[in-house]
Amino acid sequence: MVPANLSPSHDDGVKPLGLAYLVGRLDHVLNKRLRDCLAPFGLSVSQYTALSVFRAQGALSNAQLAVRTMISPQSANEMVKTMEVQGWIERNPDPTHGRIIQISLTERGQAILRECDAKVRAVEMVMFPDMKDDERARLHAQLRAAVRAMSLDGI
Amino acid sequence: MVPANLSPSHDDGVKPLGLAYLVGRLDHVLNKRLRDCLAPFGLSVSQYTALSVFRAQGALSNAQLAVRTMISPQSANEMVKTMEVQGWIERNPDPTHGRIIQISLTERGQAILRECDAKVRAVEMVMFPDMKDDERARLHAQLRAAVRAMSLDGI
DNA sequence: CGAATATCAGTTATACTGAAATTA
DNA sequence: CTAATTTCAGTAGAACTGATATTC
Repeated sequence: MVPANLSPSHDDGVKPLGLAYLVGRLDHVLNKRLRDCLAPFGLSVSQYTALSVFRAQGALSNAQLAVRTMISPQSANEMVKTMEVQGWIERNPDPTHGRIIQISLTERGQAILRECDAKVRAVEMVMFPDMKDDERARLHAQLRAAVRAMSLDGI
Repeated sequence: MVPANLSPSHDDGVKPLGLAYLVGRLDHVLNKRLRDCLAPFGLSVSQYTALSVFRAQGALSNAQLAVRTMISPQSANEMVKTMEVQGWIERNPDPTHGRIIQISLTERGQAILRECDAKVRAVEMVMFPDMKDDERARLHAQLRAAVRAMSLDGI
């Protein structure tokens, strides 16, 4: 699988188009696919990301959500407002702090997230077809390491 | 290298957070980095992408650019207008067709692209540190295949 | 007072769709 | 006439910064 281009013997006319370029292009087309497959459920890619973060991290404040998703607290807040209207999340005052509001998935949020997972997994199958489990695991680890490296270093 | 999480023996509390999710997160933080490192040159990530496409493909019409970058012709046109003002590209009427305008990199466009390449390569080093050449080649091939699969299938 | 949080408000970036003119 | 290309125009979503009130 994935036979050629592993060791190009002649680069004439072939532009490497670095990894950063490829990641950007992949995300661009991936986003299109995800938009299309999430639209029937009424949620955007950013909202799917936020819901996934809540599932992975549990209850978070808006400020914590902003850090995790790497957007401004104001942007996070606006997304939270719409998701609360949709009934996907609920906001409860922190018992130990009068200002902080804890945000968490509702049952309905978990349910719609599960539905979307199936669709997203289908997109993944298109993105990386015929990929062995060990290959998938390695790629997963590489991407996780890359996200971590980019999030930590240089800030 | 990359020791853990290759074969999680117990998934309790550990959320896999699929490949699509990881690609999206990686692009998000990568975009931030690229914005910062391209800003001093006055170009956006989209513009850097477009210039890279012109270098890889040679002269293109606006319609062709739109297809290659997977955006609407109108959006491409607006980007082209601003890049022409900057002097990075030039537009010449197609000699064989009165309506089509061929767009290509100027000397200045090539020069600024080379400068940006160095910065982008530095970001790549942060993103994938300590990666062997063969690992990099495999990842490159996987991402290229993924972009291709997503671009072709299902449309 | 100072720091963190939530949130109202305005702004900006960048894409989009619609519509029209031109040309093969 | 039809289709492709360019381009003017308006729109929309999602991010941003600034400013303010509240709480510890």
